[in-house]
Amino acid sequence: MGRHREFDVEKALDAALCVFWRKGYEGASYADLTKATGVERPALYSAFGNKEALFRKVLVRYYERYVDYLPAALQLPTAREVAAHALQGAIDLTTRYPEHTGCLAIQGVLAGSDEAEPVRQALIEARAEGEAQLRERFERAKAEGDLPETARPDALAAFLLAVLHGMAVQAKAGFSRDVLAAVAEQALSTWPAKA
Amino acid sequence: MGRHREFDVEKALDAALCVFWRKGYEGASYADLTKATGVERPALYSAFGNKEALFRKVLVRYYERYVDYLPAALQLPTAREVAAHALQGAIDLTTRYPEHTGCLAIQGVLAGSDEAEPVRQALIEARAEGEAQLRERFERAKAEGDLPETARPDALAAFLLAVLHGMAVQAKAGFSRDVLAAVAEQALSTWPAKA
DNA sequence: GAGGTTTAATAACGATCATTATGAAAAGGA
DNA sequence: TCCTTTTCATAATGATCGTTATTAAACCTC
Repeated sequence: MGRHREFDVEKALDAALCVFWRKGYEGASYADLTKATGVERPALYSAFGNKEALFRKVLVRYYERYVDYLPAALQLPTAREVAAHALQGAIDLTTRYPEHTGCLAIQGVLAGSDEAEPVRQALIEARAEGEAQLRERFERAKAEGDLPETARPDALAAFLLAVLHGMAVQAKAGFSRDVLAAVAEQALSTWPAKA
Repeated sequence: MGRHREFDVEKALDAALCVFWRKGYEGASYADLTKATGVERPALYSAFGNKEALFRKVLVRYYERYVDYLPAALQLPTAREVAAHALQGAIDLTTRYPEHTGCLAIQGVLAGSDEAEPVRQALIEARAEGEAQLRERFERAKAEGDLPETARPDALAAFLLAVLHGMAVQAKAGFSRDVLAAVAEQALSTWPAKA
């Protein structure tokens, strides 16, 4: 019983995701959010909770729908292909939409006042999880003989993530897809070869 | 004639630099700035102009006093040494001060509301200038036979900058100096060798 | 159709934002 | 000592921030 919700929750989340992607967690105001979603403030609160809760919902959605290239990459047969696919996926993601370049998850790690601290921690944890998955995948590759005995899975994971993050920063700074592709190619050229 | 200024302009700039480094451009409020500098708001305005002008002064100071490893790196004899010194300098800079990790210049490139746009543009330009210097240095290295004919100076500069930016993000996320050193080592591992 | 329940929209809340008007205090030149 | 000039501190500006009362409208069940 009761009145039906008049707006589409999924579409509102999509619109909020775009706002956060473009302006970051703190840079996005409720004025922006209501304008983008077409939903008044109290409705957003009753549907999603406060700003932090809304951002966390958006973040889950972001990983599910936009960073899906990472779990896909992890299932490729060789470590090199994993890295190559992750790099290509990051290039596509960070340059596909001209109105919100870069990576939503990274815009919030940096900067921010004190009240953004819990959000920053959440982003750091999400990032750490991705790094752990890469490290485990590279350890498996080493065990399978796909990487040489001298390879350091932890260093490779950290390095790959550093390049991914760096490309996200560069995409936000307006770098073209071609330049990012050259960066990815250079990063892969350092990849340890099979024994 | 007239009353003398009671606070030290240089020390106030140093304190403001720390605040911006820790919180970013938008995350830093005048409450933070007056607390850190010990200078009341109107004195900050009369001495430095508004927030944007203050940040620009701080940014110049940052490059002069903290990113001095980059011009130093450019004068080393080989391209590989340039890259190695830049990477090591970035590691030191982004992890030296526990209270403000990462890179001041990068905290502001990402995220931010509309009114931070001019500051973001200034940071992007500063970053582009650093990239141009690296590219020219690598072109020289190629001409001097220090880099092979197949090397692409623009790609190398973009790649090096991507790693530097990625490490800055990781430092802000709490990465240790050791992990960053492993990232730098991996980045250098197959630097194009002299023909 | 009436009662109870959920959502919608308007408008306000206190807090904080960057910025500045105001007037007192301090200094040098006459 | 008076006058001019510059800096100082207090406090207020209008705007915007995230968050809610409050009231009106829409719906299901009985």
